Amino acid sequence: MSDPLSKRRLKMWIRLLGVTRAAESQMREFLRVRHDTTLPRFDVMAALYRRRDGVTMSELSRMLLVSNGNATTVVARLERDGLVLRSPSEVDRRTVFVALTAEGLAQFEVFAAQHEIEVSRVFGGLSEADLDLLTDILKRMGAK
Amino acid sequence: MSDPLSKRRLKMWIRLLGVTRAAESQMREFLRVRHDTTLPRFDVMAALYRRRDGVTMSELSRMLLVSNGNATTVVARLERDGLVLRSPSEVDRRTVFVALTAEGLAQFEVFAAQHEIEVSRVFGGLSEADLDLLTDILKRMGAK
DNA sequence: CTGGAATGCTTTAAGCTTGAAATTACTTTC
DNA sequence: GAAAGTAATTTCAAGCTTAAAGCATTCCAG
Repeated sequence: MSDPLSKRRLKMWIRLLGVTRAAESQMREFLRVRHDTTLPRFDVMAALYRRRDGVTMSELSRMLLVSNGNATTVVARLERDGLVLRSPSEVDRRTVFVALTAEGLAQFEVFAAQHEIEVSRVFGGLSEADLDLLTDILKRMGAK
Repeated sequence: MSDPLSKRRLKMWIRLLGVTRAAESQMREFLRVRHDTTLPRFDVMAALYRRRDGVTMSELSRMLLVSNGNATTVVARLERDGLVLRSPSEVDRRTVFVALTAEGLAQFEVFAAQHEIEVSRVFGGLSEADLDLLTDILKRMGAK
């Protein structure tokens, strides 16, 4: 029990969590200071940007790996601010579609460009070779 | 602008975030179901276990990369449950030391062993070579 | 058909998280 | 040795997050 390999996996996990949290912090700070928004809001808008025609609440929470109740509250605030719109399905009255409004779309396009620059800055230390290796490993980790 | 390398960094970041969040979810679930606790509580206890003689609140929040206000509330709840103890410094009455109680220590030792097994299970797909590569890259990412 | 299971979403209660403001205590500077 | 500055912590308001419970709707077996 407690073989060396499992110890190394544990150390790797602690390190992975640390690196990710640190980067996440920087992104939060960036979004707050430069765009007066938050990471969850950004995540929702990014998902809606990728699926321009709108998604259901369930799809959204699956895309973001958050609970459905969580999706509800973030979307509700975005809707209050006029950035997204919810509309009930005609076909199935349980489901609700969410999509960016024109204002939300315009705002996100500004965010997205700057966000990419910021990410590139935060991970500037990574060479192309690193990216290859890392992406490959992450792909295999994600494949459950 | 928006060169291919920065696009790849962005994709890597999204993937990294996804993998980390998914693993984090599994750990939360594990802690909740098997040990009736939460990740933040576990994190605090782990930090206090590493520094058995106690740490100040500021050190603690730096170790965990959380705000000091956050550390206060998590520690307050752990203290309420008798797992940690706060004691003001004799030397500098602003600072407060936190340490595990005997009960907290005993409880954490149980958690830790099972936690290692769970981490190893979640990251079971990683070979030793993967661990080498990943650890190396993460080290360089962390070195700011 | 019809009653029960499943689905989609929202609400709720509790806890987590943050940044900023407020407190209190120490330190420096004149 | 008082005033101004700095530091450690807590409090606060707002928002995030989750699991569980609740509602409404749809699906499906008999």
